[in-house]
Amino acid sequence: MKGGKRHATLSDVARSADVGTTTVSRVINGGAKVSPKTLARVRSAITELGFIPNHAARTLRGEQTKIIGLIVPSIADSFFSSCADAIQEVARRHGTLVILTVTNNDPASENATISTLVRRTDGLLLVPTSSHSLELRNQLRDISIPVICFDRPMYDIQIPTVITQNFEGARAATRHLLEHGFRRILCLGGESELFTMNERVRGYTAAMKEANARPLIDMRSTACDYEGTSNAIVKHLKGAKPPQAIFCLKNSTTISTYSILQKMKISIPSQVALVGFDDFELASTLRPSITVVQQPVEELGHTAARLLFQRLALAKGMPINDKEKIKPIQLKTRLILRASCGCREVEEPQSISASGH
Amino acid sequence: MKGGKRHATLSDVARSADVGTTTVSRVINGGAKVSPKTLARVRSAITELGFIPNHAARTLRGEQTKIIGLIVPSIADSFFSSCADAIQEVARRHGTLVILTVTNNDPASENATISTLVRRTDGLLLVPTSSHSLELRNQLRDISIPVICFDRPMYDIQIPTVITQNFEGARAATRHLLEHGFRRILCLGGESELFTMNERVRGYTAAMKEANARPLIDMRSTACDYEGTSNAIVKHLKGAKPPQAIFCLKNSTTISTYSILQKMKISIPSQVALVGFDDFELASTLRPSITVVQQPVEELGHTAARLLFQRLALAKGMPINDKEKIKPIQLKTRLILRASCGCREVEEPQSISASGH
DNA sequence: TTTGTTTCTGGTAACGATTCCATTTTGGTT
DNA sequence: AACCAAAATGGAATCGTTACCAGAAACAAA
Repeated sequence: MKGGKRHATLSDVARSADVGTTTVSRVINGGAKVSPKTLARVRSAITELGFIPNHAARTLRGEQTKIIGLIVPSIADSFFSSCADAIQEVARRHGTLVILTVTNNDPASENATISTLVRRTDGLLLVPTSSHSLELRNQLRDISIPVICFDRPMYDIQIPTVITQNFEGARAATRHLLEHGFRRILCLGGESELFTMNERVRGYTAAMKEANARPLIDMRSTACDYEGTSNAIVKHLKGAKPPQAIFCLKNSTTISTYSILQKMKISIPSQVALVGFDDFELASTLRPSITVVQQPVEELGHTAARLLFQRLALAKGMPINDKEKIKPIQLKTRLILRASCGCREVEEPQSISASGH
Repeated sequence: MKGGKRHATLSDVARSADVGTTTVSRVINGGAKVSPKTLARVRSAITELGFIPNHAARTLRGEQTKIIGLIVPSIADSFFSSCADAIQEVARRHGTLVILTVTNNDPASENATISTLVRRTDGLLLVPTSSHSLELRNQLRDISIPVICFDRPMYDIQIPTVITQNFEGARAATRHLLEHGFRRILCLGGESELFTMNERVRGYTAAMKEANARPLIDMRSTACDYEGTSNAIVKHLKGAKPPQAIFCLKNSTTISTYSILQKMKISIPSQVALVGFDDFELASTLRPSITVVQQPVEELGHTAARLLFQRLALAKGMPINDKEKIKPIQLKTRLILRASCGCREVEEPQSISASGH
């Protein structure tokens, strides 16, 4: 009998328990006083009829939707899917659902998504496609629900934001390579229009300048795929003064670079050392293992979500005080030392007989 | 002026255009006849007031919510996040939003999630935690909205389902190893309570029996993590007749196994060959590259979503005819031959000078 | 002009929960 | 028994939309 009987309504319960709808509402939402006798009667009527409040009706009355919107560039990307996981968990603890949308870094799609979501959610968690976009800024300014930005900030607008220390992470990674004695370090990959990439480049450059080494940056926003990376590497390695180390600005570049160097039979780290930004599952499994800057992905998601729910709780009472300067929360990154930077010996695998116990 | 002015309502528009609410509604939803004159007047009033229909009110009136629910075991898992990506894309094309929920393979969480979602979405895309659960089956039977299962089916209940050819894929992989001359093939990893894993074991076993080889299966549902896998491999390799090849039932087992064999300095494939179920980004990058059974992930998501929207379109008109036997759609898997099975020479990387052009 | 069709249009009752406000009940005090 | 404050309860309006149904307007034919 699929889709047959309609759900019980609040007035069904009221009739069944012989009370007014007001009383039932009070029982459901707690708070107001209800005599123990009626309470019990209503409770049993509710369970008997299997009553579940209709959310649309509640929302219509001006209540919260108990839904938040999550807007990310991509969900297939493990960075964002891990964030989504953390966010979803926090939301569930708050009895709230998460609508997932992806923009593919397309501003038009982002704009449309935000418009749709504003009317249908209590708040938004957003990874902005562009930190500068005037259009996006205006859209966010006029928005009637709380918005939190994460991973990338928005300029010239006061929005609570959580990001990671891209600058510091990249600087630490570069410093580390410099400490190994490398002077010619190539900074490779990454879309030049993205905030995170620029911050990492800034960190790289800062470290190089500190050491009086000449920065060598090759960002190719159009072709930072495998092919583009391959061409870039070949070009640089064929030069008169080939790089002794490569600092990859993003995950996929790290993977491509690794794969390309292996194919070219260039030994890592003895011929070319390698450090990547952003950790990934196999970075420790590959031989040589890859040194990376690790971002606190779960914490990023948790913090952003917590911030949103904090605002949501506040919003119930008074309007938010937006006058106070909002400083982005910056989460610490961590340099994970493995073999590709030259820190560890290339791992000597243990033999089979030695491994038993 | 955050959250200041309230949104314009349909009756605001009606007043402004000096028509009845019914007419405005007709303009918005199209269909019925409206004279060109009034049409223009209403249209301009709509744009002028920036009117956007209130979704809660529509839903309350019994319209669709334009939201579907997606229930997966985990979103950090690249398999499911790729599915989610595909689903989200189809949904967007249908002007529908996707609520993402994760169960962590926990039946209680699944149960609660479904209950919540039923009242708030038009339909559900579900990866069931258990194919057998009587409780889940009953819950699904009483549900008032269309449900599609994917990746794992439900037994003894007619629900449209999309799965991949786990059996055939595993059999093909095993046959391939047998063709290489390996007789002692270990089938490793995977949770024994999951449908997909059992199907793969069935495929493996079928191939082994065909070839009169003795199946050797080691599923350890409690400990199929790195540690458990490591212990298992050591145990098997120390035996009198160590396996010549390993068929890994799932992604994470493949990765662990690969890493462990490398650590043990056991050469792949010359000492132990390796084939995994489910492809992953780095499988082709690792040296040796890993032969895997590839599942059509995007197609799985697309197909499931399309099936749901098909039902949704149908549901508008007549009740669904559930009498017809519903056969699960099975999507083809593909065996990707790489080096770890012994097919290719271990790749001779090209030298740097040879690579330019 | 009258009549009979179409074609448009608007009033109003739902949908299901919340909440103000008024009313009833309770219980404690003189 | 009489009174009053406090506690408990219910009626009915409200949120914004859709759809039934009836009524008005337009137009054609007689």
